[in-house]
Amino acid sequence: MTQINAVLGGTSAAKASPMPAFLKIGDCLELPAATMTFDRNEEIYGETDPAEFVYQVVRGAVRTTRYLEDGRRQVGAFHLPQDIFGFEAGDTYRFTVEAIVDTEVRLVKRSALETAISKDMRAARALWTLTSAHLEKLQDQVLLLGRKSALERVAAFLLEMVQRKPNGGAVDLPMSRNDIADYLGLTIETVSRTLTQLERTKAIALPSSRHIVLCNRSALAMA
Amino acid sequence: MTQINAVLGGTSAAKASPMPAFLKIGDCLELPAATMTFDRNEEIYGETDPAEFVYQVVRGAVRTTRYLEDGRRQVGAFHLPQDIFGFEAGDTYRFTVEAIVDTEVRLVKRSALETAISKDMRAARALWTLTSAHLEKLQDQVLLLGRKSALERVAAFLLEMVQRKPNGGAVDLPMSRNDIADYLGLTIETVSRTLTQLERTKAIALPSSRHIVLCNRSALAMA
DNA sequence: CGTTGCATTGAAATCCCTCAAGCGAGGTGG
DNA sequence: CCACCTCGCTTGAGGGATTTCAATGCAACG
Repeated sequence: MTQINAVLGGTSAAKASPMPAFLKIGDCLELPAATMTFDRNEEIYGETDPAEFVYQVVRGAVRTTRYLEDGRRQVGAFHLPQDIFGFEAGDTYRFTVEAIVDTEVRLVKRSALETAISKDMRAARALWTLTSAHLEKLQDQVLLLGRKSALERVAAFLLEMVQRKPNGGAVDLPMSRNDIADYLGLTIETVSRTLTQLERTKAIALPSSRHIVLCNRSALAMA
Repeated sequence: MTQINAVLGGTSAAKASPMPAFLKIGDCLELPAATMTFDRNEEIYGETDPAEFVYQVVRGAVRTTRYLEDGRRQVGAFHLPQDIFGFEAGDTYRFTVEAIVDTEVRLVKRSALETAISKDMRAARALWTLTSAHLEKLQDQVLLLGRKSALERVAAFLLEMVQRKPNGGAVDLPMSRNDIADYLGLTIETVSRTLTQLERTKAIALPSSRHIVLCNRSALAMA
């Protein structure tokens, strides 16, 4: 199941990668990090766990989610390789984070990060920039959820994905329709219908459900 | 119209308040600040203006908004006395900010803030905490916009307002139904109808449209 | 080759929006 | 001081986008 690869202690890794791992933020903060792997749908941490570690995706993808008492779910973000998550102001996490596919992450103790930023102004700056970037993304998400139609939401999602993982005009989605729906504030059926609609209008092609080719990107941008 | 009260230069103020103003963040960052006043609905800065100043509300209230090309509007936040706004990671603002009522703000040059945080670790920390607080609020807003019903949104809004400006179980709203609607991702009519519905169920009382008494707060909390 | 999980499609229902009218408080001018 | 206007808010009727419920399709897997 979960596999720990403790690089911090210097003990030899179980896996073939002998090089010690580092978690890098910006270009001025680099900390020795442990490595862990998670299976598809495995929880990395829970919504109210003590916020003890800060993570970076190495391989795979994760979703951050919040639940309402009745089970309604909102996906706050998807994190892809290089992305940092789990850096909190308070003492506990505010999201549940799960692996979308088999995922490898690096993690450092939050206290190590705190120490680093208290010593290095530039590191502190880098972390603030990181938080601001998250903030700006959420601001976009608020506009999307508050005022955009299903069609606009799905189109924006596809454009976001292709921008984050450029793949020659195509997207390989790691996440399910359910994840997309809960990210966009829609239902799985609406996401599916909207995608077929975009296919009918030749804005995209759907060779398979998780592989999407963006044929007409300006049509998507116009919503 | 707009009245500037430049305290920075030491010139005597036009208004009756002779004391120099300071912009305070947390309890370790305090900068000499200029004072400005804005009329109701007057713009404080625009969405793409260079982000030259950081503001703090002294009196009144402001809204931060973003517009879609076709005029759809999303209110990102309401800022009340003490709140800081306009602190950006990039070079330009990302929101239009307008006074909701006649409003007094203090402002400091962004560069002054940058200097302060580069000298004082604790100030840098305070600013990161501030950004994180904004982030957490937006995360709540994303859940609200993505997954909550109109009734839940309006109830959450009322609870947020009473929590931010405790007034013995009552709220005096500075903003219009339009502002509320654009904050909650609804229409003005839905906000109005939802409020009357809450009034019918005795959760609130509406002595006047801007003055709301919260009669049954647990009913609101349950949505 | 059946099972299982995810995705698509259809039909009906619902919640919220749109359009339109009415209401009430506040301000202005006669 | 009252008529009138304006602006914001409320209310109603109808419509539409999205959800809900239900069935089918499809690919992976044992």
